[in-house]
Amino acid sequence: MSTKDRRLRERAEREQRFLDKAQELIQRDGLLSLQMSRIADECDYATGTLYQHFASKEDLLVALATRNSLSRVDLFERATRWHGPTRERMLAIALADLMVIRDQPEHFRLAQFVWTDVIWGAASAASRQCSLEASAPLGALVDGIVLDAIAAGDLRADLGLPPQSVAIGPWTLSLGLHTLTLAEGLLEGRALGDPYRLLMKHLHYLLNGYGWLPLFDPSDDDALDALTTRLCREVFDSACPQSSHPAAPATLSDAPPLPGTRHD
Amino acid sequence: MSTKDRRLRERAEREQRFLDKAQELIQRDGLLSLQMSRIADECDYATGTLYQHFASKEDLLVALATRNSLSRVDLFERATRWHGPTRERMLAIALADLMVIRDQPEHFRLAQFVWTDVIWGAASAASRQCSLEASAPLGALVDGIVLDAIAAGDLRADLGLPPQSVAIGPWTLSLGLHTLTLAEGLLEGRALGDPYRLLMKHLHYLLNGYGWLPLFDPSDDDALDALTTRLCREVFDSACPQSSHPAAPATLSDAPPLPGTRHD
DNA sequence: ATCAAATTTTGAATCGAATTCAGAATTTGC
DNA sequence: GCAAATTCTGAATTCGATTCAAAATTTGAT
Repeated sequence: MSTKDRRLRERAEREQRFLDKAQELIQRDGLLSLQMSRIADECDYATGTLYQHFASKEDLLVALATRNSLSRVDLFERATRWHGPTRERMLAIALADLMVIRDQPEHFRLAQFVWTDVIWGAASAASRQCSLEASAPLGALVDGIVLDAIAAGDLRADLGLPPQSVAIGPWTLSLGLHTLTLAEGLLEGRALGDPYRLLMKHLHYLLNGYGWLPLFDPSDDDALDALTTRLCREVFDSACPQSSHPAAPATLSDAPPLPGTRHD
Repeated sequence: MSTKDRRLRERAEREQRFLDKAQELIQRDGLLSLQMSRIADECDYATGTLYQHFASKEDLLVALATRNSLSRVDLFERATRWHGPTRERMLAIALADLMVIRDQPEHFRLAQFVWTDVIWGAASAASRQCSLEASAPLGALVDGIVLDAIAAGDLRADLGLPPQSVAIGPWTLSLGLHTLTLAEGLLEGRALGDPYRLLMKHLHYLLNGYGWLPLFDPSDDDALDALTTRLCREVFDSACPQSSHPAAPATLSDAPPLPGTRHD
């Protein structure tokens, strides 16, 4: 039955086009003003057709967030496969996250919105299930790093936490800080580099707390930045998410990296 | 002008009644189905009157979230004033947070929703400003603990972080874990006590990472639970947010506190 | 190729809910 | 006691998600 296959494939392709368009519209006009009918219109389909793919707007948003998180898998895999100390691999995961936020802040905003009880609870059980399953491999990669660390003797085996739960620490730290950074006006206006360095610092302190070897003292900003920059380069061939103003006005970009900026 | 004062007071009282009713409706029917007209109706006012207080639904939600966070001030103050080691005071802050989530999960859900770019961005600048100002004293309390810790020699002064930024670490850890716990189905179904213990564990590791004295090894579940329980009792005269099944079926409540429950 | 049944698409109509605004009611200042 | 100013009212407006009956297309058999 190649006909059936073709139909299925075309249907899947159309679904992707819908999601592409949704992404584009969010990028252009913001999540707030996303309209189901506009997505369909701009894809030259009727509104009803869109509803054959997604039972509700919430379901579409969940699906989009799921796809976004899948698009990160390759970054995470690079971090996992990187041949460096396990501790640096874990840091690289956090850096991957930071890079995504730098390049696609909309992705984070969407994820944040989708995880909200209001959206998550309004989405169909099927969507939720699908989203959870899709993110499982991603979690497995991170868990793998923890297991490697224990195997290599970089990390105590008796932290009192199963490996999955260790990984949750850095994850929640990132999630929480991104939430505060993007959603509140607290850190707003200041250079983006600053909350990012803040995150790396706290991450190092947390990893130190686990006793994850080799310990690192993040109180030295220069050393911290050097490590972060090196990891970005060696793991991702990418510019560091910090110091994101290469072409900013000289008065700012030449200034030292604001050591004691207040955060309300 | 006592007339003017009275009017102002009455207006403020009405605003509180609106917020009370909103809270009640959210509790009853969920955030998703909150209707502006119903809030007004049930307070025996016209819809338009409600809009004289809150320019939009988003503004009302922000105002409600702000009020909720203010209601936590006394808990935070208890933690701050408590005469114990600085490290335990910081833990008590996190416990206060946990107690609120245990008793009013809706408060957290609302805050989570409000901090979303979609809501926060749609609220008026005035509301946002007001919300930020209202939460400042709360932040100051926490910062005070950090300063005390440094003054007492419990915490290095040269962490490379201003005091406000130290406090952000535990905050983001809590925020992130609560988000995952409530919003995702990840940890769902399991006893509530478990993610809470997970949070306390990671918090201890983070504080250990800062070198916040006296260090504590959270790998021993019994010791951890004992400390947590003691703090709840001594600081808040309250039952610990963990082991939240005092009247659960004997088979469960008598069992030891699930040491290695999986999360995923 | 042709037809009827089955499936898919369509987009105008429905419905729900936030927001507005032209009067009605009340308060103020004199 | 009265006119201006203020506040309240709730029906009307508006926006946008969702539905669904009719139109179009595809399928499968002859």
